[in-house]
Amino acid sequence: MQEDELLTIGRFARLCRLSVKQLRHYDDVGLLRPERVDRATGYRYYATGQARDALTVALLREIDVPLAVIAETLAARGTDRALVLRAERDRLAERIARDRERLHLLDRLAADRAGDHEVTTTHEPALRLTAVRAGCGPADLGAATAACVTRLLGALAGTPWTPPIRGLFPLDLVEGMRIVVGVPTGTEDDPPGTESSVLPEGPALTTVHIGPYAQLPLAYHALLGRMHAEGLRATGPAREEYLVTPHEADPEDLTTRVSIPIETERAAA
Amino acid sequence: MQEDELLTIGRFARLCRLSVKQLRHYDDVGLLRPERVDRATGYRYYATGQARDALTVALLREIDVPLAVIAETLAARGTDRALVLRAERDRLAERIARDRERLHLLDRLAADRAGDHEVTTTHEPALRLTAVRAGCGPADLGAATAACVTRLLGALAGTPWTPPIRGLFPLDLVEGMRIVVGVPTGTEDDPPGTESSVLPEGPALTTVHIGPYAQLPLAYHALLGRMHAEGLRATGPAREEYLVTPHEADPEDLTTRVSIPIETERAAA
DNA sequence: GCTGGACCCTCCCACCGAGGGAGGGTCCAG
DNA sequence: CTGGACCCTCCCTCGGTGGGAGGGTCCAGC
Repeated sequence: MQEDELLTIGRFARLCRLSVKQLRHYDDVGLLRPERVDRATGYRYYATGQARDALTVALLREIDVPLAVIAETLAARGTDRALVLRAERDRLAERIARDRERLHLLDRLAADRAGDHEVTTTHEPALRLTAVRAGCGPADLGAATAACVTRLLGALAGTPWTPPIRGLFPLDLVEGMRIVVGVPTGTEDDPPGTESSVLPEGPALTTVHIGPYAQLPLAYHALLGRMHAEGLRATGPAREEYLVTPHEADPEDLTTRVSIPIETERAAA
Repeated sequence: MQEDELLTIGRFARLCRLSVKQLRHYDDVGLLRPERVDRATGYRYYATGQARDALTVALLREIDVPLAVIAETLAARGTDRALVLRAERDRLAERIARDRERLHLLDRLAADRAGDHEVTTTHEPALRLTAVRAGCGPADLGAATAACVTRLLGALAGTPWTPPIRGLFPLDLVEGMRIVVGVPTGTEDDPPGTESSVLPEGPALTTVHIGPYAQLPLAYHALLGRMHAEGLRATGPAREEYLVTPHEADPEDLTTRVSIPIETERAAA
């Protein structure tokens, strides 16, 4: 850089497609410090050579890359830079995937299909499951369930079992909750890696959900809404029965029976 | 609701899959007020009948619907509710579309294609355009440009003109900036609805961008980076020439020549 | 040299939705 | 009557930006 003229913040901002406010903020957080700051007046002066970095910041901000990641990007020259950007790319891809699920769910809500999720009162039989357990949070519920299913089927290799696969889920979705996935087997001897789980018989509120697992909250919404409307209380974790599974059908046609065991039937006259 | 038991905030939170903090917040903002608040102690008590709304809030928050929209949803019973949700759906769809463009751009950045956007110094000839103008902000630049093109082609019906279509864009992207879209025509008589725009001849920094228009910022990044690195100054708005347009090719193959007129060539030895 | 206006400074507040924590009061079963 | 679970309010934090108040600085034109 031969001369490297010094520019005031306003001029520099216009050059780099950033606002004065932004530049001051980036100075504060150490992302892009002015070449020189006048001690007496506090005026910031930027070198024209800083425009390259500033333009990069502007470009990345335009696509909503967080400042922390931009800082990494500026710090990492060469191949590392591509790595940082690739990581950010992956985060964005993941967000898009989540958003598409949300969109799908919203579609279904907006479609005004009030007839969806008809809730009925049923009597669930007692059941002894050969099962695996896992802990998870509300966010990784789907992943944890899928992992359980894989683990269960692996442990059951060779042992006969009766479809459908069933899952038990606490009604309180909190960090560190415990889920159970199991199937009825004829035997009392649980294969290594599994344990038994006994479901008591009793009345339950039940509905059938057709669609992707990401839309299961709709079924719970219907069940819990009904439960509270009738002043009923749950007596245990919710049960899901995977009647049509991803191995057999498209996400749109997955069929899941969901029931919540309740205290007792009251005449709802 | 016959009895409608009153629940403390903690119990109600567990029933509805919301946190106590959230419920207090929703009370503060008026989204979901407790049935009764004890004057002496400030304790909030919720009726079981409120669980329906609370569950709806929880469901919508899970898919990131803003509280304001949730409030509308709760207020709008019946068909209106579907309308509100549909509007939210559309917003989300739009966001996904934007994110996909971002992802695309990030892909290109992460692909480490440093050879992209080779910048050369050229000498641009003087040009007289028959043009239309518009004002816009940084966000609606693309839409405004497309609208200008449509308007221009409509006004030019019957008048012969020379491809490519050209656009003029201020380097300072601010709210209320003015853009120009035009083409060279043989005549001095501008058709109704158009005006003339004269481009002076002179040196310029030029690059060719191949890809969607949403990725044009990459070209500007290269051009402006080079401009500042060499201590050059722009003397006017940037010019874009749409060599391969959306009518002719896929987004990936769109070809645009971008140049920024500069003050004078300096020996960069 | 003086003046006006464009420019710059710092500091505080707002947005959005939630979480964390301090410091203190309340409820109820043992 | 005591302990522990529960509840309260108030304030701070996150990210990134914008707005505005209140005040200093720079420079061109006279």
